[in-house]
Amino acid sequence: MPSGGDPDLRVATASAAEPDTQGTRGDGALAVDRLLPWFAEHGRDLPWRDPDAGPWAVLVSEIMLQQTPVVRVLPVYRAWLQRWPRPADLAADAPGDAIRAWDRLGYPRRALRLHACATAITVDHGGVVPDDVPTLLTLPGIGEYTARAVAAFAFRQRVPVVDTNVRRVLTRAVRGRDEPREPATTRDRAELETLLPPDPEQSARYSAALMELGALICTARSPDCDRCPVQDRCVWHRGGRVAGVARRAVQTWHGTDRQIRGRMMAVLRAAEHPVATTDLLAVADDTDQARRCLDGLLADGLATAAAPDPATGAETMTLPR
DNA sequence: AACGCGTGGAT
DNA sequence: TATCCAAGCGT
Repeated sequence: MPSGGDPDLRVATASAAEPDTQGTRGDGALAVDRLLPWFAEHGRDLPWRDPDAGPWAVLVSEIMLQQTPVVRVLPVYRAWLQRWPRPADLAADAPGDAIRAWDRLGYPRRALRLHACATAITVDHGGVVPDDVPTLLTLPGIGEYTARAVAAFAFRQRVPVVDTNVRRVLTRAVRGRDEPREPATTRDRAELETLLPPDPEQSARYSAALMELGALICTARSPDCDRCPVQDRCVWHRGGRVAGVARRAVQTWHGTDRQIRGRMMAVLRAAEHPVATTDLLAVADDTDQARRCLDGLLADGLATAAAPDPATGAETMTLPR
C-alpha cells in the first residue's frame, strides 16, 4: 500500500471552518474522498513510496523516472541505492561510474546530473537533501516537477506536483478536454493548488494518487474509464471523450544523432578499458555524423579523452573520471 | 519557446 | 514496420 494505514479522510469533505469555495474538494471531479480510497486500494507498492525511503531515495527515483517507465527503473534504482546509500557515497565515485550504473535507462546526461546533484548536496548542503522547493531548484537535474515531487513525497509538504500524468488527468476530468502531451505550466500548478486538501500529509498522498490515476487508469492512449473512481464526475467522460488534436510529429528515430550517441555510449559503458576513438566513430556510416556525435558527447561530459593506447598510439576515449 | 536528448515495450 | 509513449530538464 502507498503509505500504510487507513487514509484519514476527516478533512476530505469541506467543513464549515474550511469552506470549499472552489467546489472541487468535496464534490468536484477529483474529490479527495474519491482519490485517496482508490489509491489506498489500487496504488502500487513501489519502493520509493515505502516510509523507509528517505529523501535521497526519493530524489534518485524521481530523476530516474524522468521519461523512463517504472518497470525499467526498479532494478537500477535498487542497485543504485545499495551502492550509494547517501549523496556523499555517490559524490565520492567518478561520474563515469554513475553513467555505467545507469545502464540503459536512457538520457545518460541524467546520470551525470544526478552525480553533480550528489556533489552539490555534499559540498553545499552538508550531505543533506534540501527540503524546500527554491533550494531544490538550484540543484542539477532538478526542475519544476522534480523539486516539488521531492518536497511532497520525501518531506510531505503541501505543494502542487504536476507531471504529465497529473496534467492529463486535470485536463480531462476538470476541463473536459484531451490535449496532446504538453509540459506542465504555472497555470496547471495553480489549478492543482486549489484542489489540494489543507492537510500536508494528505495533500502529498493526493498528488501521488493523481499521478497514479494517470499512470494506471487515465492513460494517454487507452484510458480505462470503467475502472476509474471518478468516472461519473469526469467532464471529459461525460462529454463523450472527444479526442484531442493530433500532436506535432516527432523526429524519426532511424539515423538520428540520438541513435548514434546511444550506440557510442553503449560501447563506452561496456568497455573495461579505454576505447579507440576509431571504434567509436565506427558505429555510424556517416563519418561527419559520427564526428559530430562524438564531439557532442565530449562537450556534454559524457565521454572523455584518455591516454593514447601504449601499443598502437591510437587516440582513446572513456567515460568521465 | 521550441528543440535535443536514449531506450525499449506496446499497439 | 512505424508510431507512440514513459514521474522532464536545460538551453
